[in-house]
Order: sequence, then C-alpha cells, then structure tokens
Amino acid sequence: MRGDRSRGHSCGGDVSVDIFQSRTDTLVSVDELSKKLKKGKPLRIKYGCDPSAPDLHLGHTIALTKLRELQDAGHTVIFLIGDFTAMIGDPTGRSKTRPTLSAEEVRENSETYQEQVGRVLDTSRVEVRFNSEWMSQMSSADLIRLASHQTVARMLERDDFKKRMAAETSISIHEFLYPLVQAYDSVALEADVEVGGTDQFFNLLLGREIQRAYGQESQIVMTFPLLEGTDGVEKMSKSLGNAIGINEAPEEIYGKTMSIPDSLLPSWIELLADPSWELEVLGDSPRDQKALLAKRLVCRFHTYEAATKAEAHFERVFRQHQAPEDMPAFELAANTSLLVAVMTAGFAKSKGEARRLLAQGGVKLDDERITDGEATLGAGEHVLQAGKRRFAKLNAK
RNA sequence: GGAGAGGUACCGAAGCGGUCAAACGGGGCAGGCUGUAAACCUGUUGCAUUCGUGCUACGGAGGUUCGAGUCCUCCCCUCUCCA
Repeated sequence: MRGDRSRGHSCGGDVSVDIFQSRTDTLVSVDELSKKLKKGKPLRIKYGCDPSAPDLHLGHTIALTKLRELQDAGHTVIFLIGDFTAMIGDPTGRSKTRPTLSAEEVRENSETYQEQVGRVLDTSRVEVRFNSEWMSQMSSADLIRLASHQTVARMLERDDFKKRMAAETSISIHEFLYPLVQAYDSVALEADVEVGGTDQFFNLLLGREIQRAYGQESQIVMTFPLLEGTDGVEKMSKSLGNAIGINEAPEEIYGKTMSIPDSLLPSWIELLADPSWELEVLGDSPRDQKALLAKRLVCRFHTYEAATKAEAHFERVFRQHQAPEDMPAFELAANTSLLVAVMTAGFAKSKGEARRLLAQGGVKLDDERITDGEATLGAGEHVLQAGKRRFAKLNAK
C-alpha cells in the first residue's frame, strides 16, 4: 500500500510528495503541498514536543522516522521544544489538568529529549528551537489578540474537551491557550509543514488558521497513527506504563516486544517496520514474528551485537529458565534472612511486600522455591530470583 | 450572587456511628497453564510487627461521642442549573 495512494497525484512528476504521503495517517492537503514543493525550496517542517515527558518511546519513532526521511530528502526539520507551553500542560489525551513544570525541570527534560532524538534524526541538521523564545516576549495584549482568532465553540469541538465536558470534569481557561500557542509557534517559525500524532490533529489544523490570520500561508498538516502500547489496549504512553522507551536497555526492548499481545502484531509491523525490512519474511508463528521484530527494534536503537545478546538473553532466561549472565550484584552478611535479602535486591519496597512475595512462591534462591522469609543465607554466592524476570547475585560474607 | 450534587485507596465505585485497612470492578504483583501472547483459574494488593497487636489513611481544620469514612461547624476544591 505504501506509496500507492499518491500515484494519482504525481501529475507534475512530483515524486517528493510521495515521501510525505507514504505511511502517514492524514495529509492536509496534497495540492497545497505540491504547490509548496514546486517553489523548489526546502520546506520547514515543524515537530513539536512537550518537555514534560522526556522519554521518547516507540510511538514517537513513527513520526521521527518520517522526519528522518524528509531530512534526507533535503528538507529542514525544526525540533520545537515547548518549554513555554509546558507551563500550561497539553490537555490532549488528558482527563485531568496537568501539573505545571519548573524551569529547571523543563531544561533537564529537553536535554534528555534532544539526546534521544539523535537516535533517529541527524541532529546536526536539526534546527532546535524553544517557544519561550517568542512567547516570553509576548505581551498580554498580543496574547489577547491571538486568542481573539479562535472561538469557544470551535475549541469545544476538540475531542478531549468534548469528552471532559461530557464527563463533567474541570477544564481550566489556560488549557485553551495551549492549542493557540502551539498554533502561534507555527507563525513564529514560518512552518511549511507540521507533523504530529493523530491526537494532535486539532492543534495542527488550528496552526493553519492562525498562520492565515497572521498573513502567512497555511502549513501542511501531517499526522501519524498512534501506536498502541504493550498492553494492547491503550495508546502507548509512558504514564500508562505500556511504553517501550528507545532509551531502554536492549533486553528490555526485546522482552517487552515479546510480551505484546499477538493481536497487536500486524499494526506494530506496519507502523514500525523499516522500509528495508519489507521484502523479508518475518517468520511464521506470531512468536517468531515477534522475536524478529524485537531483534530488529533493538538493532535500530542499539547495535546489532546488542540485539544478538538480547536475543540470547531472552532464550536463556525465558525459554530455558536459566539465570542471565549479567545481573546486579549485592553484598550482605551471611545468615541474613531471605526477607532482608529480597529487600536488599530491591525486589520489594516493604517487608510486607517481601513477605507476600515469598509466601506466594515468587522467590527462588539458587533455583529453589523458598517460602519462608526467615530462612537464612549461607555464606557464599547465591542467585536470587523474584517472579520470572528479576534476578540478583548475592554475595553473603 | 442563588439553588443543587459531589470530593473514599493506583483508577472507577460502594459504604445502618462500632463487626472498616474500608464491599465490588479494573489495573498491578505472584502462582498455574503457556509462546514473558491471548483467554482462563488461584492468591494477593497501607506500614511496622516479639503475629498479640500497634500506627497511618476516607478533601482540610476543628467539634460531638466511650467510639466517626459515617453526625455537627467552618474552610478548600469540582460539577450542574439559574443570574
């Protein structure tokens, strides 16, 4: 299906429209885009991020991969860090008003962000901007003028506001400013294109209106499908605990991918597959397909060696049920109770939790299930396991 | 400004003044079955504990009572309708 949709539009021999169109969810509008492209100038493509959640996950890479393609096609990617808007907190997808962030938090987070983006984008060619640059200069009068370009009725059409109205939860006035400021950012940056997830559609379209209101040409809007999280229920999001961060350890990326429901596999392959994977057979059984996908994802964010190791680690720990080669090591005194050992290894937050874990047969010492928390540790090296996947090496002296 | 409804554990949501560390559902964790899949079954889900119990929790602060999530007062917050 890739590229097929745009075939009908290749009237001007405009091949580059294809790059924009393939694997996007929505593109508004193809005609305007080809007009912009015909000017022959590199387009300014805006990608905004909210520094309150600095951990990039697989879901973000869908858009980032596309941006990389566009970068390679000679366009300019502008990475906009919404440090000013972070004070508002994007209401998108939220059922509640977000807490605001301090200036230091925003700064730290944005650094993390930039470092992670480098795993996909060529950061040497990215224009990194902060919207506080122009927003902190804006006067109240200017802000009011900006706000005058949008109506409450239109604002309430936004899906999440609508839902919150229906659910009778609170919406603060300042949350209306978020889309407006985001839209104004496009004015300040003179963006030709803005990309985002489908949940950003409203905000991106507002950018078009606001740009026009400020005498600019409207930006092209590109949205990407949202990736479902590892639970197979909700959209991938760090706060929902169903995300795979691109910063995570190879074993984690591999293991979490293996744990996704089979039903998710088609969409994951569709959304995450690299174009170069396309012709290869991904394997027969869902399990094998996942294993291959997992390996390739590790490979993408780490190295081939890391991917091989992650695979071996998985085979060893989850198929052969052996302890992994590397595990965190702890030293403690001989004759320490198992209860304390479990806590030392960080497997339980409280003694009560450790006791429960033990009682339910969740703890193994040197491959033997032990339920008595008062059992003590003999001198020497031990392997402590909690649940299926948490291991620690204990050295009792 | 007026009238009404409501704020309970991670989330949703019950809760005759004692038997409430708080029903039930979801989520989480652990066990079983498995492919670290799904579905399903079981247990568990505040902290500490000499396992007797103690402590901290039901928006906040006071009060009534032998005893309060439950009653009273004031305050804070949310929602709906009216102005």
